[in-house]
Amino acid sequence: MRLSEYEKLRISMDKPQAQELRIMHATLCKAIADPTRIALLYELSENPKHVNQLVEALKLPQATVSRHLKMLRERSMVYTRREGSYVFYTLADQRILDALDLMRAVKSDILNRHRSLAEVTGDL
Amino acid sequence: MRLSEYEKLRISMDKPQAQELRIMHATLCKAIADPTRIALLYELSENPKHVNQLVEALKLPQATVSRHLKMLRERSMVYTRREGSYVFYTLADQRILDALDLMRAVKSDILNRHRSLAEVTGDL
DNA sequence: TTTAGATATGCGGTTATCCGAATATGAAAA
DNA sequence: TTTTCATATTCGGATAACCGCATATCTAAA
Repeated sequence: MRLSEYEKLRISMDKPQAQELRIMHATLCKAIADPTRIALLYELSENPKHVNQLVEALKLPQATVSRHLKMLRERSMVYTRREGSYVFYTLADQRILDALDLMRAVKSDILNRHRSLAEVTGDL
Repeated sequence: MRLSEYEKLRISMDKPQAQELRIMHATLCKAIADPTRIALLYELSENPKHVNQLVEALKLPQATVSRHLKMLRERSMVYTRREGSYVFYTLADQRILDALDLMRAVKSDILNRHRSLAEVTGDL
């Protein structure tokens, strides 16, 4: 065994934390794992918008948009500011968009790879 | 109306595609939205590993690991190579890890923000 | 061909996610 | 205060995600 007692203790104390952190990590990722929320986040990347603007942009029922926004809000990925009777939503962190862009690029590459594979095997 | 007929046609043809692309985008994001798969991907970031190595690293039932690996494989996020009776899994795209790191950084910032907020309001 | 080790899958049950429809809340205007 | 517009929430049902357990498949060695 190569771990000191101190290190073992530290690890055993960190393990549950590490697990919890991974759950939080996954919780944030879940927030970007839905087509509607992806669309919402890209809408907000341009500038803050209020709910009706988002409803019009996405052409989805207001309740649906509102529920998805709530989920993003609960995770602190967007924040809100009231102006008159409108509630404006703002993207809290640009890196969320960066992560989405990365995954989108990965997706494009996978699609292209599959397409050229289909060409070769004659599946087109 | 400012769109030419050609542009309108292009858009109407692209719309369903755009929706489909967003679904694929979300499908890839779903793959990183689970604590177990996050752990798997970080394990594979170091170097390719076979299933038993992953089972030992994560201390989870082999069936569980295998099923999560299947999901990543079906989405082309990892690929496999057989060596004797072992199947080695390799991370297909480093950007998947980059995206995970971004989301992890966002998560840390959110946690810290909440912690310092708790200090101020005396919730610690 | 039989055995053993490594990996994958099928089945059943539990929990989580998502949505539509209706309704509640909250601010502003009448 | 009543009405109106914007936004949030609740309820119920459908679907999907996840897991444990058992078992199937595949490879290599005996």
